[in-house]
Amino acid sequence: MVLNGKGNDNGINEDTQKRVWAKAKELNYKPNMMARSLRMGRSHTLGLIVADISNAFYARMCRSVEDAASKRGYYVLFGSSDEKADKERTLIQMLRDRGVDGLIISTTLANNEDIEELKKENFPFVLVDRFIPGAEMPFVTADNYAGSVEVVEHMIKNGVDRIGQLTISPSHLTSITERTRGYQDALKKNGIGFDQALVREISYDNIAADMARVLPDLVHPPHNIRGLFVVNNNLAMAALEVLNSLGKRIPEDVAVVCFDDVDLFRFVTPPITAVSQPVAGMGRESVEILIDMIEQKDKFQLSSGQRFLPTTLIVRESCGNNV
Amino acid sequence: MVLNGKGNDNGINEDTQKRVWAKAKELNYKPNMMARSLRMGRSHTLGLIVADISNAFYARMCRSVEDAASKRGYYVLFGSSDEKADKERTLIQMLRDRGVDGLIISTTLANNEDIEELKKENFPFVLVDRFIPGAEMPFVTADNYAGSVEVVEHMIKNGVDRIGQLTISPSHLTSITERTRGYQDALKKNGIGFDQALVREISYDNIAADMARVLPDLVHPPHNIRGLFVVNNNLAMAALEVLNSLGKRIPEDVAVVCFDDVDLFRFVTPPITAVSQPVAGMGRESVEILIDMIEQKDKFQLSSGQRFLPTTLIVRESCGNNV
DNA sequence: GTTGCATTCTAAACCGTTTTAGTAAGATCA
DNA sequence: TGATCTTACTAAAACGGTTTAGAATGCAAC
Repeated sequence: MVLNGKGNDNGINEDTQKRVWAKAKELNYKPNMMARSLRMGRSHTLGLIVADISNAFYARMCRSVEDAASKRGYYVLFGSSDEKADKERTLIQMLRDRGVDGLIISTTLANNEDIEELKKENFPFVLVDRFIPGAEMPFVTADNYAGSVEVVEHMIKNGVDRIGQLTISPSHLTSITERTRGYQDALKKNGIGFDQALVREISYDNIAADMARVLPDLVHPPHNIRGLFVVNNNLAMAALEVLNSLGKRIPEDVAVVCFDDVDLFRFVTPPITAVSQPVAGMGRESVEILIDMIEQKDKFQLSSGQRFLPTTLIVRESCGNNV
Repeated sequence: MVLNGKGNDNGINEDTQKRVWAKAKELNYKPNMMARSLRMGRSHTLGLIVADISNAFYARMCRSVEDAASKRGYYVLFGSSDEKADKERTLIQMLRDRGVDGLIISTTLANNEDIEELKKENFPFVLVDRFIPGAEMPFVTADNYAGSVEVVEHMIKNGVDRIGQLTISPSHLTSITERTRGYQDALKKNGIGFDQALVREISYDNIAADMARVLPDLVHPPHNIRGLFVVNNNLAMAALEVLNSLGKRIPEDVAVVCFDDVDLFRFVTPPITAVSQPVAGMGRESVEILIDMIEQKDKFQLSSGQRFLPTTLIVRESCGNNV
């Protein structure tokens, strides 16, 4: 009681408390966390599941999750799902068995039953980057829709008309569908017809090869795109390589923008205009929400646990003159 | 006993074993890992301490550590030290208190007492990327010396003579000292005098500003370097930006090579020649060594736990004609 | 008929905490 | 003076596993 600061609450004499502290120091006493966890049913550990921790986006998120968690006395166990539903299921299972107090999940959205199950069992969790549309559960995501509208309109304002889209499969992720919706709405809003023929979907597991197969078709007749909206950083890197090998100049032949900003874009010639995501904020807020859920399960208001964080458009030179 | 596969060893009747399994399945029994950990004194959890998990190098290493650990049934708790000795100390402390079975540490090498203490207490750990020279403890690192010799000689073979070095502080890290040693030896070996005036040290906490201050001096008279050996990816990015703003052309005005390869280098113009580190191997091997130590403490041979992994030179266009 | 020995199962101890229940001593009160 | 209440501490139960010691049974040997 004394060592946990509950001495006064439990009516332990001041003198005794001092003696306890002294003896603890003398013996270099370190509480055994496993025993504590066993007894309390709480491990002060969070589980973090992302697609791939070696991807710059998730790596940065991990970092901010770590910082935020450690600030509140929590540790982080992590795992990569590789965008595979069964890996995700296994990870959820294992991390729960392992006794984490809550989960932060960038779900593949391919086995929502597992997530729904968590909710039904009232197990604390927060979705990050992606959410289940219409489902009543906490999530933190960038405002993918608004960010996409903004960047596509930026292209249009710079006189780019035939704007193609490079998207990724699995394409049902809300992070992706929202970007697609933004792209389409931006076109419509500006009187440009949406043309499905200018859209290509590339498989997460086979990016380089798919890109080499698909992109030439888009930039050559009859499609002749003049602009390219790429939905994430993985894809953008592959696209730049192919564009390069095709001898296409940016932005003269084809303008390029990307959703999600990485270091790389500052350095290539020309620098790539991109939508920067509030990665640190996403990590931090999901931790805050999760720990609040864990520590005050009843009082928690779901409504305060659904967040769309604003993105920022980083204008560089890949769209021309930047009016 | 049955559920842990020790039924036969303990003479449990086959029939009984089957009944146990059936009942376990029926009740959907899931062992409580905390109880198990408490009793066994083993948590099947490893701690991973790196400078910054959001850095591409460490992010990739984390990924391979995760994969290797999970393959052997272990989980990974991680923390970033930000190259700060006190943060590292706290992390070691916390992760040990937390009951990890072993640690993988990319140490700051600033408080070796903590590491020596681990050794003295016979607590399983492996150093990764950096090691304590002369100390008898397991580590896994890239062959920083050989890789540096190779890349600097590559520069020399391409006719670059006045080769400067951009290094980082803290500069006592073996990953850095070995690269420096490689740089100097390569010069000597090729009859080029080593000139301390062509070396600049940049602070980890202030890379951009330091670089802007330091690099111009190096490329202008009287130093007039014709080549630049940059010791890591952080520094290289900053250097490229400054070189760019100075209007220096690569490799015509100054050739550039970097130790540690990142995606970026493939994409900039011209692509940067770099030494690629065996990141995946480093992660994997450190896990293997660590778990071997944990699971068979006595049989473990230290000699088999010190590894220098070969690097590969990725020749691109930042040194000219690449003879 | 007792002893010795497998074979197989049961009971209890243990890991190190937190929490609950119990107790001893002194103070309060009728 | 005995009942009741505080105050401050002590003892024991609980968490859920693993491991050790103990016990019941059947069979062979002397």
